[in-house]
Amino acid sequence: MTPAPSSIPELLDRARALAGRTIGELGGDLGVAVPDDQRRAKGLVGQMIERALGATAGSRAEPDFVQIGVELKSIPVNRQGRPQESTFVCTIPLSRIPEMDWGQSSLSHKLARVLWVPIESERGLPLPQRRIGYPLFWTPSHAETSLLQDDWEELAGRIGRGDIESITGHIGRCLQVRPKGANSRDRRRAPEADGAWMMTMPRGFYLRASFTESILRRLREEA
DNA sequence: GATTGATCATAC
DNA sequence: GTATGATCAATC
Repeated sequence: MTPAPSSIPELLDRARALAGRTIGELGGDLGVAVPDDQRRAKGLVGQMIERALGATAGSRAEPDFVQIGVELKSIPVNRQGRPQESTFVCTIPLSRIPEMDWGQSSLSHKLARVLWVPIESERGLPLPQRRIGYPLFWTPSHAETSLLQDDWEELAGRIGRGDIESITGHIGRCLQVRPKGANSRDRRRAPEADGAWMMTMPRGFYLRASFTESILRRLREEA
């Protein structure tokens, strides 16, 4: 068991030490069997990186590194370092959205400090052979924050007004609201326009790949 | 080829 | 059952 890092520099040192290693090698260190593909192991890499860096295991509504307030995100990138997928941030508390504002949102809290760990993830490259990339520590710039806040207010506003069924993945410049459940039959309670409640699919906030690409580009340019 | 909606595994 | 960790795969 790796102990929790006590400072951000310590976390960065650990993450840098992983850069260049393969998922197969990391699996060997952790005693984890790594399958060739991720169809039945979608969160495996993220959970392995968590363990290797000393994140608090398990599911809680807390940052991965509680003491230092840092969220860990592994992110699949192609050979050029470009993100290949959107990034899940958090589930949306549909029933509590009406009384929330941006400053209270779990989205703004989670994204205040993020450690991005790129994973080389070309389609077809077997999981054990994929390499861990150089980590990037992010705090949103003013421009990035206002982009996020604008999208959040638009999307949370619709949910709060009972307009959730008007939301598709097309809405939002940097954010998206998309289904986040076990399957399409999954249901949660959400506000309805007239003050009543409806049952609908659970949803989550995701960062668009184009947005995370701009974040990673900025961080690499500044490095 | 990029994007959206659907889905998979595990912890508690 | 709901949270965490995400990627898959049908569609645009």
